[in-house]
Amino acid sequence: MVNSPQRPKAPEAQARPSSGRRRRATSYDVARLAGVSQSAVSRCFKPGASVSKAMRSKVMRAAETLHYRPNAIARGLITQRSHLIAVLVSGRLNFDYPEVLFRLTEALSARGLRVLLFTVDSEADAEGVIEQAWQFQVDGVISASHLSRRQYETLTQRQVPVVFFNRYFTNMPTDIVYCDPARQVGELVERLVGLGHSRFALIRGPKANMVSQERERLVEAALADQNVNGPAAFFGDFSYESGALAADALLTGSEPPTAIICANDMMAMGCLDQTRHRLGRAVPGDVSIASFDGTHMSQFASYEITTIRQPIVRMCEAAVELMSSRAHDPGAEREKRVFEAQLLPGSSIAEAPA
Amino acid sequence: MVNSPQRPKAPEAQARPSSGRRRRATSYDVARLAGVSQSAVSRCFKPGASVSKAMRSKVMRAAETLHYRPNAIARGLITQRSHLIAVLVSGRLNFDYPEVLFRLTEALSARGLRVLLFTVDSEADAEGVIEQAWQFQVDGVISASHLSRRQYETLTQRQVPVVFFNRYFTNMPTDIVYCDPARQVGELVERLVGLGHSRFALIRGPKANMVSQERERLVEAALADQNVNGPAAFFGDFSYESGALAADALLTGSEPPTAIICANDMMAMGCLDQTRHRLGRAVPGDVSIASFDGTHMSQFASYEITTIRQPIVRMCEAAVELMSSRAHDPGAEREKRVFEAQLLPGSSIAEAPA
DNA sequence: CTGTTAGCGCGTTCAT
DNA sequence: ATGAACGCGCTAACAG
Repeated sequence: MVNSPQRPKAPEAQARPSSGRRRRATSYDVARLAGVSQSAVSRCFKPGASVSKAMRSKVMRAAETLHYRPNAIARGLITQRSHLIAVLVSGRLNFDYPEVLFRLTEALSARGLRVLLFTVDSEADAEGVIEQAWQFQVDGVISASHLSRRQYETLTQRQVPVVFFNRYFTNMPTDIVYCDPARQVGELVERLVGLGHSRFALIRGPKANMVSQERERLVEAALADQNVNGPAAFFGDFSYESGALAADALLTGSEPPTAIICANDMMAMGCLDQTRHRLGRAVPGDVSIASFDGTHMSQFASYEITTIRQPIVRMCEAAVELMSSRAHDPGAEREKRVFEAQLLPGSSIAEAPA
Repeated sequence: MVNSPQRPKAPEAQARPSSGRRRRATSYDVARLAGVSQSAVSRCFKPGASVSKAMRSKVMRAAETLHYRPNAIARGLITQRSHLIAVLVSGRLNFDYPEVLFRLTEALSARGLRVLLFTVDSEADAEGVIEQAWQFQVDGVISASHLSRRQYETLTQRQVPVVFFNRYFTNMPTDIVYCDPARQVGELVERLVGLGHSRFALIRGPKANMVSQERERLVEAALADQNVNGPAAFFGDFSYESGALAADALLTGSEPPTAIICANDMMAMGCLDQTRHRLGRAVPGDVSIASFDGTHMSQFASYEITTIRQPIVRMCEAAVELMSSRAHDPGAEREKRVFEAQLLPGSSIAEAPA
């Protein structure tokens, strides 16, 4: 009598079968209608199962009429695989660089994985987010936002694979997809020095941001290579507005820089606009501006910024691929997938003014 | 003997308890460690339950040492509420207007709901997406992308609440959050006519896009009100590039328009850049440009576009609020929350040239 | 190839 | 206030 237990909670469910309030069909309902066992139904919805043609068509017909779909939640409960991937992005990243989230979502979808989206803008946010992700049994975490070392360790201890996107910890092996712009920074600086620039400035991102730190380091090293003085520096927060503020601060002093390198495109756009439209100096005539990312907007005709592009599409695919392999083999060695950047020449740099 | 069934599948789970491969703690594990029943543990994690202080502290201590968190998947299975909301956005929307997704996510988070993100760029995409959402037992769908009437009906028949964001069907009541720019379009057109413009053009969005259709209709009506000839029209796809193409097409003919209204900011930016930098005409001196949305970028100093802003933050909060109330009262009357737009004056319009 | 059986981890009666 | 028992919808052994 397994199939007919009393239903004390929702007696109306059977009392008015054609009412609007009917519950969704389960595999039992399909089995009953098709006159087969419940497990037969289950098998029909499992890709590689062995089912006779007759059985399959009977079941599928019944499923069709009942609008039945397997319950992914229940399936996840028993298979221990939710097919949910937590994707962590900062508000800023998504704002300035929406392509990242978009491509990640596409790549995950293509592999049958669903995106549980979280925005994290502080370490405290991250704390709550990883608890949430854990409660929802995510199969993995892709983090393009801040995550503390302790938070990372919490996840790995709980056997949750984590793939970092353009973030990493020093002295701690992690699965990571990463764009290394070292060579292109060299090229860029060399080109600028070749154009006669000798007074450089750097508009940085947030102090604690790894991407920014790395980019600073590379720019400084490249300048040293060329025997040029280190750059004047300004700390921004990756926003357009902070780029504009930086332009004010850098260009109104004595001996202003003739070349400004920004840690991302958005600040470069702010810097360029402020320089050109508020301070009334020519870009690139008076000041050359370059940056990192290679976003769509940075190439608009009003900007045409010389920038160092990351191969975002391939990076996102790599992140998802890495995630998939970790899901199948959690014990494997940590892997680092490094991509080469590309120097995208624009019209925002030119010869240094006399 | 409920607590000690044989475990044929994972004998190593108990064989080496301190191995790296331990499974996550369940409420049973916590109960055993605390010396109480499983249901007691369950109650301790339910907000309004009646538990003694002693019990609560015992359980919490045990939960702490085992790093126990309730399994949201299992909970969802039994409570029939997943706390998952499917959010549907088009690639374009997220690209041009990332704030929408960001604010929706924030608002949902604040109410304890999680975002299951889907990108849908065609009706075929939507088909798969609603199946996926349904399989994952989402508590509701917020759609800022295309959804056919049939697809909407599929969802409502399945008792899944749907809230539309700036989309609607004619002659079909739906829950919807919507920005009505009618008054501001009137203002804008009046202002342009007052500045002497008489030859208007309209850069539309995709033919099937409702937002675009509505905006076209309003612009045409407002022009008729002012006894001005209907606009020359060009179909774009909301992208920067299509705005640039439209500028080429519209401005190189005889009797070119002196005022161009674009169905969104991104096309206006493309149109403005093309006009100014490729066609060599002054904006706003030769051509005035205005648009819809009020995105962050449209206000950058290179653009400063006169645009009709939507109150996105409040709209997103309203969408989530609507979603919540539908989740509690699925049978309620459909509700339409209409928000007033705001005309944001920029420097992209001026007197018509003589 | 098919049906039977036993849980996945939890919330929720119903007794006590 | 607490515990025993049940079942949410499904997959996976196992037996036939």
